[in-house]
Amino acid sequence: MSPRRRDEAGTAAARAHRRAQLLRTAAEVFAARGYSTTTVRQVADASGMLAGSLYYHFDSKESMVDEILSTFLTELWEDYDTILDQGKGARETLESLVTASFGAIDRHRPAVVIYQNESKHLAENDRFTYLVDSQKRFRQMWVGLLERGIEEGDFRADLDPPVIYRFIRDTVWVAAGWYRPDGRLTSEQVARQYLAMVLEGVQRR
Amino acid sequence: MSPRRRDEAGTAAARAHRRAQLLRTAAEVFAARGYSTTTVRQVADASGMLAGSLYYHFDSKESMVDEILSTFLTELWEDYDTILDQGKGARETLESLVTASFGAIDRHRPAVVIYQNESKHLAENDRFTYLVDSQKRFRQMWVGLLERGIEEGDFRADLDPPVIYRFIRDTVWVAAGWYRPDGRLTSEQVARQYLAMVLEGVQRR
Amino acid sequence: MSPRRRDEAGTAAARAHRRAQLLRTAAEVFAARGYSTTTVRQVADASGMLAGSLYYHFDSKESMVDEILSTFLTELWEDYDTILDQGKGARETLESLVTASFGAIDRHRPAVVIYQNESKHLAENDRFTYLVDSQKRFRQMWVGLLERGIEEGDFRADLDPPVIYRFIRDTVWVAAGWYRPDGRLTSEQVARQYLAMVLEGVQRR
Amino acid sequence: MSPRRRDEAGTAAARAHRRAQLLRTAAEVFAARGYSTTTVRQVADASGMLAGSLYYHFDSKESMVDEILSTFLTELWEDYDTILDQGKGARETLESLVTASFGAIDRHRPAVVIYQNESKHLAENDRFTYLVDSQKRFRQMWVGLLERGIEEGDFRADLDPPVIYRFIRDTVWVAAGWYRPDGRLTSEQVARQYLAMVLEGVQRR
DNA sequence: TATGAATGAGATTTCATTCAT
DNA sequence: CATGAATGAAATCTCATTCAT
Repeated sequence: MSPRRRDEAGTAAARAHRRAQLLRTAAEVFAARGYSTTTVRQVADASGMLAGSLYYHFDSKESMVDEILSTFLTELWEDYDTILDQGKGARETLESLVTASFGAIDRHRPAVVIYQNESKHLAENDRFTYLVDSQKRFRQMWVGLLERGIEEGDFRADLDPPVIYRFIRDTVWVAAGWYRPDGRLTSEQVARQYLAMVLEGVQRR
Repeated sequence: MSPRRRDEAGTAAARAHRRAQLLRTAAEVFAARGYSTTTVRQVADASGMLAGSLYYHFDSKESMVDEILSTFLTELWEDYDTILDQGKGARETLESLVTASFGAIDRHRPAVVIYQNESKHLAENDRFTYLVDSQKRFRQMWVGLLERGIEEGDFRADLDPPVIYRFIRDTVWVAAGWYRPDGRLTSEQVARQYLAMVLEGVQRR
Repeated sequence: MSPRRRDEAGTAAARAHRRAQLLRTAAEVFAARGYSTTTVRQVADASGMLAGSLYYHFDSKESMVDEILSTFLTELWEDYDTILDQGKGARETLESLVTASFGAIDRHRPAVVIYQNESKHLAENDRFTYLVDSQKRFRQMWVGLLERGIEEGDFRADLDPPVIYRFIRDTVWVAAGWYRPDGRLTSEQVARQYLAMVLEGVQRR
Repeated sequence: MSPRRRDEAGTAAARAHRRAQLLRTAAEVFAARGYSTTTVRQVADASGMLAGSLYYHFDSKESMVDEILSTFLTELWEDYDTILDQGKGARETLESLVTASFGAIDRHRPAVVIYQNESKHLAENDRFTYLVDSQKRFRQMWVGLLERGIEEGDFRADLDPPVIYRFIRDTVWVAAGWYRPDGRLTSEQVARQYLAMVLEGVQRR
């Protein structure tokens, strides 16, 4: 149960553990100062080592974001796929997806911030084609869900799914910019406020 | 009516005109590639001149963003203040503010993108304290409006104004990231979709 | 006794040693070509490294002159204070101060040249207020000494201390411009010629 | 008697007049801020015109110093040659040369300051070989004079002429750095203090 | 594993100079 | 004569990265 069990010392597992630890720090710094604005030295400072030393663990600054983002997206899609596989109705699926998203913000806030701010620029790089792929899957998932909901009578018919998809996508992720895990509201409460607004509107009936 | 009238040549007006032209270009490049990632050389290329030549017109790269953002915010608050001074009800005021915001996105898209992506970092610089001031006014305006709407019975009482304010704020501005003036929908149509969602919800009644 | 003892390797002492070495080189180049005319690249070339590498050791070109000048002035005033504390007569004190000054030229020639040529301009910078302070102390020391010597009957009464102070000050330091440690005369011999001229005059009695 | 007489307008004389006027301004700025540190724009500002406009009058920044220094040196050597041609004794010649030098400082202070600070660096440039020539003539003049004075019994025999020459040379010119035409002392008074010190020494007999 | 020192490419900025008007 | 705009070379400085120890 200790963070570093005896049998890990000097092993591949110990190494992976150290990487993960460094990546958590790096993600926080990248999120706080922006990926391209952050210097490797700043990451190293926050990790209590010198800039050059990071290169023992990582090939490059780029490989750090790469690992941060791909890890995050892998986990996220695992959550999403679990939900999608449950075959619920459109409204209920939407609720689950939104709640899962706010959960992801809760657990991977720095990664989400980086994803939100930098993925557009990174996506131009061959190494990050998976960001484009993920965007496409997002779009298919949400537009498909909205269309299904309209067909099935769950959602209003006068909505433009591509536009609404973008609003939902952005609003969810952008919350990573201000959400604080130790703040006034839990991620579930934020999700509920968000759903209240998106599903029923702010207007009193 | 020609873009450069005779009486402007060599005058302060001509100079201001050239500056504005260069700033439009700069804003587009900054918006597309990110302020800190954009090199002065890239701005110069896009302006058809050499990097050094830009310094005839501007003190620094920083003073370019400064002028872009302050011009934008000045105009935006003129619009907002006009609306706020009309003394309409909460719901109607919200509609007008949202519509004005999408209008601003329509007319100043690059500036909005820069504002959205860079203001957090720039605000740490003394030169950009007006960004912090503007944020505060935003917050007061929106939270105040939501609270008034709840009191007056326009908006639902179970909403948390500070949270909803953030959703509204972010979602509006983040639209600058995907909205295209020459796209399928006009800014008014986007505003209407947005209002439909925010006011009445996506759920069919 | 070797220039780099084993116990220094990788230590703060080793680092200070390297800095001192680089500063000696920098001082020579600054002295030879003028501070503002010298490029960082020229200093780097003379140090056998690339321009950028110097920034591992120093914050800026300015911090290099800063360290050169402040180190020199600190040492110089230690020497002066030792002499002033001995409570000798005016004439003897003058002799000691002049000899100490030529000794300083001998040991810190490049620093003296820089001090002579650049301090006027550098002093406008907040970082170099100590140059102004030092000038003031110089003036007080020399004018005070001359006045005391006149009172005590060591020096001629028809002298104008503020003017003579300037002549002495300038003549001493300006010698750094032509004095060569490996030249025909030692610094003591130069000091003696100087004192012969200043104390007794060039005229035969 | 007006600064610009009618018959000069548009003529070569008028042009020369304007050049001289601009050069006076340039010399002051160069003297105050250092030649290489001064920008052409600063000279232009002080002259009430734009940087580019100066190039109507002068080929380059370099040609400005060139004209300032060569004009000064030409005049100076005319004065010196007049004195040397009078065939006076060594002591009297020394007095006249020193007085003439302080007169030159009085009338051409900025040029002297520039000469003092920049000639070493400029002399490396082919265009300024006359600076080297002038230095040589200086040396010959002063060392010759001192040697003659020793031979003829005017000056002390224990002096080292090359060293004393340098002290005299430097001290005279360096006074340009602090002498103010409108200060407490006239240039003649300063010259007299200087001669009192150099000829008879500061020590009371 | 980590350090300290250096590399080298590239960024922002400055500035003497040119030239059409 | 002077302006306004631009050029282009070079300067200071930053920073990801490498590598011997």
